[in-house]
Amino acid sequence: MPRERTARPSADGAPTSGRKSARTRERILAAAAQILSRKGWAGTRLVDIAEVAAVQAPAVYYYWTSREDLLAEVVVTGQQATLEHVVASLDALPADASAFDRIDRAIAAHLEVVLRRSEFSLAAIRNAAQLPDDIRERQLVGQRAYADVWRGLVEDAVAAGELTADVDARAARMLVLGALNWAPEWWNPERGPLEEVVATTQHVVRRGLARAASGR
Amino acid sequence: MPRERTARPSADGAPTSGRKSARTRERILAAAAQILSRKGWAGTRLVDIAEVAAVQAPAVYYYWTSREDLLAEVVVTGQQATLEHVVASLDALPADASAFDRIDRAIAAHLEVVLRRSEFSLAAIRNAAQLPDDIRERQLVGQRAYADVWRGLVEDAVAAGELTADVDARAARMLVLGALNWAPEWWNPERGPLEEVVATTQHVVRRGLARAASGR
DNA sequence: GGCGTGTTCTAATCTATATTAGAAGAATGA
DNA sequence: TCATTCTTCTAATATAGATTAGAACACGCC
Repeated sequence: MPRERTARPSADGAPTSGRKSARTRERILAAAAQILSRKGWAGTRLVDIAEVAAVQAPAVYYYWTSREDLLAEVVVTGQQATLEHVVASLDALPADASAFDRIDRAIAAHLEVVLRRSEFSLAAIRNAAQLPDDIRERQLVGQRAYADVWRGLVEDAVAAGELTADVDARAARMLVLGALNWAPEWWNPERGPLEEVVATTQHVVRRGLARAASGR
Repeated sequence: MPRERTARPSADGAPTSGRKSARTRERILAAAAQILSRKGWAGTRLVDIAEVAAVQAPAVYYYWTSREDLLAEVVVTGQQATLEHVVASLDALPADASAFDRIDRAIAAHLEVVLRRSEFSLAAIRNAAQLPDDIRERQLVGQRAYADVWRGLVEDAVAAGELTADVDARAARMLVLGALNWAPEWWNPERGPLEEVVATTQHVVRRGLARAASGR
């Protein structure tokens, strides 16, 4: 059995050796994300993951206790990556940033994760509705935490009087998140730089939600 | 084997008998849509479909030649339903409707299908990325046809000078479609009437895309 | 009130895939 | 260079689930 607990690829140095091992683990995890995002929860076969990761299927069991465990980790990772990146981006903003500047930042951060590290977040997004009940449960917790961040953003905008008063805040928030989450279905780096989509999205959202004259 | 070809539940009367049979077929198809939308392509088991449809699994083979055939029909049906409903809605509009009125209408129609007949369209939307290659192929054709409708709507708006000039038309279109397709993930009839979401969405999209002052 | 056709069922079959067992291969420290 | 521990493999095993075969049931028609 591997010694690391929920070991991330991060700096956190485990006491003993195990470098190559850690890399294999990451390789398998990434492969799982890739397959999961394309084939769905039930369609993700260990053999396919193994092939991409260049190992044999049973190698998986050295790192995870079951296929379900592995896939669950992919989903959780994808979810956390989004939350963490968005929160970090917001924290990096000057304290006096306007509510809409914060929303712009969140849009950019969300798109960055979802379109760049797309394998993990795609896996999380596309499979959210198909998770087995117990995993879905855990997933919902993370989802709620993330929803709270956005709820906060929108509430602040309302409080600051920057958001148009005549739309339901929840609906507005979900429409925006929908547009963001859908981006991986059509965006493709070859079509143009990420910055362009980000700018367009910010632009459209800002005009869509902002109180009257607030163009750019 | 059943006598009807691609028989729809519509008025079209098949020559001979077969009423009860047709109803069973519909029941199975609907059950398949329900399961498919929740469990994903690979996770959709014949036994589950059968249970919902109150038949035994092998009954499916009386109407379809394989599980894949059945599921493919669900996806195609879901897709067509959307296209047809939207096109019909647009056609019902007076010829002198403004480009944005047409977009409003399309938004409403899309949401109506996706949120009311949600089982089929959900199945189509959620599984689009997970279809086996051959089916995916067929799916893409339908998807392109639908994309064309929206492309037309947006182009008209641009031509009419109603749409803001400073955003990429494709991106704008896809952001809107994303917001629409995501609606089933959060909307729920108990939270409020469909008309409300429709109105909110129209409002936000209109402001998001319309050239400067075009509120309502 | 029995015959043929249409519909559904029960009881196999057959295959794909997760999982386990246990051997073989590296890496590491003495 | 050997012994130990970590990592991965090959070869079973076990099961779930699609599909097929063929029997039963229902129904309309004579």
